[in-house]
Amino acid sequence: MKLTPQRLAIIDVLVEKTPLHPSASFVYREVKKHAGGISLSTVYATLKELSRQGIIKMLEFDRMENRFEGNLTDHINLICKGCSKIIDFKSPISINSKEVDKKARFQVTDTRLDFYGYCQECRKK
Amino acid sequence: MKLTPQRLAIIDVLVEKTPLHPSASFVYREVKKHAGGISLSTVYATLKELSRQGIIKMLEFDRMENRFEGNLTDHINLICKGCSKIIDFKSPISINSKEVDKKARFQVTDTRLDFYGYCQECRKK
DNA sequence: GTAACTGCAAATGCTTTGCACCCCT
DNA sequence: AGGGGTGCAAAGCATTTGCAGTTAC
Repeated sequence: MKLTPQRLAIIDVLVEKTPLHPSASFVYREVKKHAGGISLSTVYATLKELSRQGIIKMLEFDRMENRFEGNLTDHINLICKGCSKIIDFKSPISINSKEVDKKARFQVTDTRLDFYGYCQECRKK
Repeated sequence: MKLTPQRLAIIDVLVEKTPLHPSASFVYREVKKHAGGISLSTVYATLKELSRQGIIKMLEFDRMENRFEGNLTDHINLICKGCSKIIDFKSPISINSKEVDKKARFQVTDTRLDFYGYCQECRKK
């Protein structure tokens, strides 16, 4: 993987903004603001490549832009329906892939635990 | 909710094909095949209305068409990356919303447990 | 030097929307 | 006659792709 200025700038944003679970367009805006010279397709290409390499994880949504996270440990995503904030919640859930395989004959490669609802700020409204 | 011929045809398909977790376009094709006279927008409108009423649940995806399910009990969706089949798996996971609220100050309204992987047929390949 | 990367514009694909028409009561 | 329903075509929107030019190694 070539370390071009664009990629370094993207990685910078990811490192700094990880808790926000940034979207592609957020990364794009941030890079433009601080480093300039980048296109949205480059951001997409880079984020895709980083996901492919397992360095970040892509959280795909339908009604919401995809988001990227650096926390690769098992956890639940708490997704606020008010402000789209995503909070990582340490999962009390232990995933037993073997049991799924045995009972449903299904080989699990990847899990996604999403809880939708309202964060503290948004529930006040 | 008016029970027009189109809606009845859509509901027929849903009832009959529930285990397949049909998509909007699948419903559309099926209705056209058996009953004729319907448009895709009507299918979308009806599925949306049924979801709104809590009769079915809309499973939204990013890289895959949205799918609709009639099983409204807690379960895990086993989603095959090979053939996009969705299997309901009775969840050994009990969701403790109170704990999430207490620890993360987040009010859970809706949960989604998706395990990605390969079904028996697809893993052979 | 060259394979990989960038960036523009156009395409993609599912879903939604605008809007005229229609039907049922 | 009026309010929901239907259906066509057009718009929306995040993401991808084609491709020509550029660059890091």
